Amino acid sequence: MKIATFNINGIKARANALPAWLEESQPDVAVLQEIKSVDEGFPRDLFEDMGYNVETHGQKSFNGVAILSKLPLEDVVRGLPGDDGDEQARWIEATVVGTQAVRLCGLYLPNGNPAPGPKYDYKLAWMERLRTRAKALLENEETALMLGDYNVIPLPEDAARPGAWTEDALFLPQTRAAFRKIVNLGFTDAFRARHLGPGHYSFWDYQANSWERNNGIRIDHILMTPQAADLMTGCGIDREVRGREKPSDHVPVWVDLAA
DNA sequence: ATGCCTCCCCGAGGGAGA
Repeated sequence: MKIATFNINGIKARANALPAWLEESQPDVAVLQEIKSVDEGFPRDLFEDMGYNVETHGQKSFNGVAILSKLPLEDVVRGLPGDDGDEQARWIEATVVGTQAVRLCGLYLPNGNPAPGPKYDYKLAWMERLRTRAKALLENEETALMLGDYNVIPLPEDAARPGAWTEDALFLPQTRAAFRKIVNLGFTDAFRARHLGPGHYSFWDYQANSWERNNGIRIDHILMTPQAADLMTGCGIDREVRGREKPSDHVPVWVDLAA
């Protein structure tokens, strides 16, 4: 089962690029972030015609997440628990059943800039809620993935120019510590289990010719519970997508599971 | 780089992103 995460930066703006990538990459599941659309505005027919089931958790103008799946999506939950007053659409989870059940948690973690400030406080609080959900997945021994745009650069090697990010909410020590605190509960970073060393990125800014200069960062991650990690047969980043017509600023990251 | 593009809102130009 091939499962991908892709921050598409607006479903309307990606009406060509997203179907083209799905057609060639053929993921069984694609978890999307920043659909920037309400549920009613999401072009679900486009993906249903390609054989995908569609579940969205949208919001006007900002944020918004979705899951496309060739297998039925069961037990869909929208919103990350822990703050009933949180109006931002950043979390959706569902179960897909192949040869076995896999719980998929699609997430769009807050950016947090500028830091310090209320946006950074929200990011850290959101990460603490994520840690609570992550603990439950481990305690239940679920075959589960938490995947999406984490807005976290885990290590200096995950940025082409780490020195440019030292004051940024994506790379502050407190951000990286909060991310480690989740990973160290017992998750495996799928990409790092397969590929070591610098030079692997999932985001290149639209500005200052970042793509042409390969000035990227790796902020889109797939975290696996031990039961999911046992099933991994491959993981990759579709970096060439960034060089195409009207691209998102992120590219897809995917994992293959024997499930 | 207190922001070089691009997205969204709409029907101008500002907020947000990372």
